[in-house]
Amino acid sequence: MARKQLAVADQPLRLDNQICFAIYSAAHAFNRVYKPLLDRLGLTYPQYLVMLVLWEKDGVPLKDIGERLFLDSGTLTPLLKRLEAAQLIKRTRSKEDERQVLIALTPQGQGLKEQARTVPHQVLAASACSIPELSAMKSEIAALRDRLNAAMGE
Amino acid sequence: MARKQLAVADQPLRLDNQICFAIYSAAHAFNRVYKPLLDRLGLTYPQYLVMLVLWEKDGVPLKDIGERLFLDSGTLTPLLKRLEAAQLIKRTRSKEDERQVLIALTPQGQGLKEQARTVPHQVLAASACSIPELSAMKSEIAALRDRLNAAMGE
DNA sequence: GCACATTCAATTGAGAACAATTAAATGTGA
DNA sequence: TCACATTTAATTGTTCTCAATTGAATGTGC
Repeated sequence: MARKQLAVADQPLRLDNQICFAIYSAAHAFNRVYKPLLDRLGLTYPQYLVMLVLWEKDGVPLKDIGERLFLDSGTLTPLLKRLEAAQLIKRTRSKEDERQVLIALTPQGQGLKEQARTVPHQVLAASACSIPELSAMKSEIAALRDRLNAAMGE
Repeated sequence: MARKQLAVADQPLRLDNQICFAIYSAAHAFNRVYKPLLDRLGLTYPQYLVMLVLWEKDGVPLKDIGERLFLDSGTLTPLLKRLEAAQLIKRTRSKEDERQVLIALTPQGQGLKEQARTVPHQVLAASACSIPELSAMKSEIAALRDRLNAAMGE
């Protein structure tokens, strides 16, 4: 009886009951799937995310990339310097506002998009999941993320 | 027309269509929620995960913790040394197999469990989500993670 | 019993992440 | 105009993460 009471009180602390751990470990699992695919492109996963943003819209301020990916300048500044060293992007100060750094794709960076097109399909295959299923999960998780961020923003 | 064709071909590369980014950004959002709560306990989030494992079962090999959390010795060795420096755990070589390092809670580490009990509820509140909803998402995400890991394990 | 493979932890190096601080540019109110 | 606040990146320090390597302990086949 006392035993059972304790076990019940411990339920909230059980690792397998925590959605945050499911998400944390799923993020690592995705990273493991992406790694060999992105190695061929010479990108890490966060670098790939930056390139996805730039392939959608080129010549954006660092700040915009940070807002899109929920990353700050302490993360992005060195990451973008590595992408510049790899000749995939170019960093220039804005003429209108010298505080801003504008990020533009080089021809190589633009060209890498074609090589990246096969990546999503291969990840999809590894997930062994249908597109509608994944799409539904994606929306739920993004909504949860937005609620968490909203809870912190007050 | 040509415009539309391009847009369709670009769909798989759109950031907002990628479940991996939803998960990646949700993991960061959780981290942001946990940070102030865990600061009071003197723990980081990965350290908290290790403590969750130990609060379930004490005196386990490093390797078992790694398998449970999907982390390797390169991550755990320095992390565990910090927990030992904080007097929350004790690391000892196994008598039966000198290669293994056994991790045991100190009285302080055991005691921290009581202070940690309030954490899950506060995270739950920030998620603004019902327990059944979270539980269902958790199971789906964990299943996706397991399929991804299985795809890599071959 | 001994060569060989395996297991396990530790180390090293590169990259990612955030907090806190600094510094420069810009905007604003008196 | 000038003091002050705000915005934006960059820097620094700590921690986490993995890949690759090293080294010690253990197990196995002959």
